[in-house]
Amino acid sequence: MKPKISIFWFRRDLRLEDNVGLYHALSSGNKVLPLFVFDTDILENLDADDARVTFIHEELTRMHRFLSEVGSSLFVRRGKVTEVFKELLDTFDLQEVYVNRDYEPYATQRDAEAKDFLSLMNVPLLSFKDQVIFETNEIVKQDGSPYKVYTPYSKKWLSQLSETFYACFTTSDLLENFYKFTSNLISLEEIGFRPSAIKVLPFNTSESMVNGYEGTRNFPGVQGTSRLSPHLRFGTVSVRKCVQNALKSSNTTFLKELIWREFFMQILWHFPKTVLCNFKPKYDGILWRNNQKEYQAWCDGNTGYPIVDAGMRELNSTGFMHNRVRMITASFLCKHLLIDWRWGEMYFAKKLLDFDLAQNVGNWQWVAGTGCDAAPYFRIFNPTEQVKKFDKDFAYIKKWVPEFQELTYVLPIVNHKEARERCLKTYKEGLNNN
DNA sequence: TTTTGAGTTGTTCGA
DNA sequence: GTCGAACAACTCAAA
Repeated sequence: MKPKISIFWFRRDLRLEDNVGLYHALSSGNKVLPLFVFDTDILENLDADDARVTFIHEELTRMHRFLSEVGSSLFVRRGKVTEVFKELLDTFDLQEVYVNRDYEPYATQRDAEAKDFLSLMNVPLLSFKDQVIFETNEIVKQDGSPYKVYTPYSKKWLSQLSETFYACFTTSDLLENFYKFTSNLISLEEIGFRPSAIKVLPFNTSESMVNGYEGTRNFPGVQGTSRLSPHLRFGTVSVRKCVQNALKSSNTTFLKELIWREFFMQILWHFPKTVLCNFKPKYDGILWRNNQKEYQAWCDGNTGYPIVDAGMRELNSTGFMHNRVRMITASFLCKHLLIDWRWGEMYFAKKLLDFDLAQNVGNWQWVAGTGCDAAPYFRIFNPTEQVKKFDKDFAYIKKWVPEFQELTYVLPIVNHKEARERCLKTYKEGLNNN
């Protein structure tokens, strides 16, 4: 007789507390097997020491230890999703599979295939909203179509927000409902990876952070931001708790950043083509220079502009970059070097611990001027002026570019004034080509 | 349907 | 040093 169970399938929601799908699984009446799949379709594109895989493995280890205290375990496999479900169907009398919805194009397709496969076996795949406060079609214009401009979107989002949308789903009194079994957690080596030295830092959503956020968030040399992004990416924090913390302050600047996250998520969901295409096709005519050597200098943090170099070096050595500096480095790549935003998007995707397709594509297109509600193309960040405004005492620059000396730093690979004029000319010509 | 107002994060120039 | 305008017109959202 096969054991009768349901499954909760973890993906980007690596926590046991305030997890909507898990809450419903544990409340369903069946014993719940917690599952994680190292999806080989995703792994095959990553380096063997990818820091995000290390982080996922560490978080799984943490959950596994916690579950063993209640007599359960995490069931972890490496492979293709349908193959793993085949194994599970052979072993168990599967009742239901619970997941939290994932909105990226790859995930949507993967889940549709899993749902089809499971339904052939008469096993329903039940999905829940967990990753966001409002998803896909919950914040739309009066005619039902999606917003393409942030401000009206954020107003609607705020007007619809009420406690029911950020109430927590407590699982602490349901832990007895995990299926009891013991297993050893698969090691990082067994999935073909090795540990990275790069670590995700803890987040800070304290009241003082939220209150001070507006005043300090733009200074990369100051610890003025929450460092939430990788945790929101992998679900090691719940967005409902983040919103609760944000609402402790009367200042909504921090909350608005959480709304930006959902804005770009719904943009990607409605316009998945924008992963590869300009959101505004009138920019398709831009003749990017795409100089390989300059691209490499940008990647390595050797552009001769200290704030750009500091940012890229922070990214390369920590998997993180301060948001102000993300704008400066991205603007420099697209506008000073005239390198296609997709090249930069790809590089950030490889390096960022908090890489999220919707955010990365949305923000790169914003900087490049090709996106919805984007910065106007003639807005070209001046890397020297930005230092004067946001890193006046060179605290950030000196941290990441220790050899920096104000008067003797290596020569810039492009002259700002010339690059600026070249950019305006190229964009104008590109617009006329369309 | 037409009209109106507004639009994340900036820089430069010239008065 | 400070301030407002120009950058370039355009698209979006809502009345």
